[in-house]
Amino acid sequence: MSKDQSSRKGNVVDGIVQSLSDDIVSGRLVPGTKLDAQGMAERFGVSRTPIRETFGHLSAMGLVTHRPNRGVIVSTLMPEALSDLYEAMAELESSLARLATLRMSRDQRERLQLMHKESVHLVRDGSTEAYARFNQEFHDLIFEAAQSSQLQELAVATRTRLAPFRRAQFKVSNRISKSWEEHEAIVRAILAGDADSVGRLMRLHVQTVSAISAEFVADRRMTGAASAKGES
Amino acid sequence: MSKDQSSRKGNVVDGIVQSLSDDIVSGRLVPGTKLDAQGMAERFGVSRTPIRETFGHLSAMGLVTHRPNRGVIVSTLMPEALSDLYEAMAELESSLARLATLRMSRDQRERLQLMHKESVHLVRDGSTEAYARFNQEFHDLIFEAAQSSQLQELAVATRTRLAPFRRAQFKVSNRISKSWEEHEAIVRAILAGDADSVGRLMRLHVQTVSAISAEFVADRRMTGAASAKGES
DNA sequence: GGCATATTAAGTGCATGCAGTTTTGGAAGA
DNA sequence: TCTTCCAAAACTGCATGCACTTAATATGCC
Repeated sequence: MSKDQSSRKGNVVDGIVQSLSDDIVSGRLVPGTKLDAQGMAERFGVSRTPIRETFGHLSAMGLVTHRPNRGVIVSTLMPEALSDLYEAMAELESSLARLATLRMSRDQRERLQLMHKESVHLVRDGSTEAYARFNQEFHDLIFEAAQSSQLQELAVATRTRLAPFRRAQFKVSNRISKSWEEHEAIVRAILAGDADSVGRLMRLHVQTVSAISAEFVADRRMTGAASAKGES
Repeated sequence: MSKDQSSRKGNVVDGIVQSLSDDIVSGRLVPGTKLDAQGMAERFGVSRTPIRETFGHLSAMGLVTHRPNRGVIVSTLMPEALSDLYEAMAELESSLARLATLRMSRDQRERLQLMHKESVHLVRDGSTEAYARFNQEFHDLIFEAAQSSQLQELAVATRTRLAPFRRAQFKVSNRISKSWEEHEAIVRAILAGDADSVGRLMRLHVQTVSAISAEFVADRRMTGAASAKGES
C-alpha cells in the first residue's frame, strides 16, 4: 500500500496522514478495517506517538472512527448517515455553484465551457476512471470560482469523507451520459447567469449521485457492521 | 480560568478539550494568546502528551492555529477570513432553515412560535446576554427541525469558530430589536411554508450579523497580528 | 458436549526522557 | 545608545516505558 516517505524532517505526521488518507479514499483500506498503532509505527518507521497523532487527524476528518481503548477503524457509515452526508454535500455544492455563477471570471467561464465541451469524448469512450477525474475537475473549477474558501473547505472535506462510498457510481449503466446531461443544464444556467437555477440544478445533480451511491452501497453492504471482507 | 476536573478515568483529553474550548469561545482566552504545553500540563495535572492531543483537537476545530516548532496560539482571523467564515455560516444556516421549513413537526412549529413571541420581553429588557442566549436557542431549534445532522454539525462547528469574534454583536445599539424583526420575518415565512423565502431571509439575517461583527472587530482590531493585549 | 469463568496475551493511553529547534538575554562592537 | 552576534534557556516533537483495559484462549462446571 503506497510508499512510505523518509528523508523529510519537516513533517513526519502530515506525510503519514496523507499516505493513510490516500489509502482510505482510494479504497485500498476498506471501511471496517482496523488500524493498529503498533503495526503502522513499524510500517512508517516511526514510534507510536506520531501515529496516535495521525489517527487524531484522520478521526477529525471523519475517515476513521475511534473507539476508546479499542483502537480505530476505517469509518463505516449506516445508510442514513450516508444519505445525511450526501445531503450536506448537495447543499454545499448548491451554495458554491450559486456563488460561482455570480462571481465567475470571464476566463473561468470560458474554461468551464471548453472543459465541458471536450468531456463529450469521455462520454463516448466510456472510461469510468477518466470521467471520474474530469468530473472532479469540473466541480473543482466551480468551487474555485465561488471564491468562498471556507465553504470550499467544507465541501472538499465532505467529498473526502464520501469518497470511499461513491467510487463506483459511474459504473452504473448510463450514469456517465446522464451525468453529462446534468452538467449541460448547469453550464447553460451558469452562462445565462441564473444563479438560483444553478443552485437548484446542482442540488439535484448531487442528489442523483446520492441515490445511485446509496443503491450501490446497499447492494455491496459496504456500510453497516464490520463487513470488511466477504465481498461475495 | 475554569476549573480543572480530576476524578474521571474515562476521558482525560475530552475534558481538557472542553475546558479549553470553553475558555476560547467565551473569550477568557483572547485570540493571539499563546498556549504552552508545559503550563497546561501543570494546570490540568497531566503530562504533555494528552495536552498535545488536545491541541490537535482544538486545531481541527479551528480554534487554535499550530505553528511548526513554535507551539499553538488562539486563532486570529484576518478580516477576509472572518467574512469568509460568515459567508459559510450564512449558507449553512440558509440551507438548514429551508430544510427546517419543509420538515418541521407541528410541535416544533408551536415551540418556535411561542419562543419567538416571548422573546419580545427580552427585547424590552435589553439584556444582551439574555438575548444572546435566546438567539442561540432560536437557531438551535431550527437546526434540529432540519433533521440533517451533518449540516447541523458543520453549522455548529462554524458557529463555534466564530464565537470569539461575534460575542459583542448585540451591544451595537438597536441591534436587538433589528434582530427580532428579522426573526419575525423568518418565523412568518416558516409558518407560511415558503421554504425558499426562509432560506433567503436567513441568509440575509446572518449577513447582517456578519457586517456588524466585521465593523466591531475592525474597531477593536481583534483580528490581525498578535494584538492580544492593548484593548485601549 | 455446551456454557460460564479464569488466565494470558495484546493493545491502548499516559508519563517521561532526549535531541533538535526556536527564542531570549546579554555582551561586544560601532 | 543602538545594532549585531552569540550563548544559554526554553520548548517542541518524537521515542520509549509502564500501568491498565480489552480481547483471546484455555479450563472447569453443568
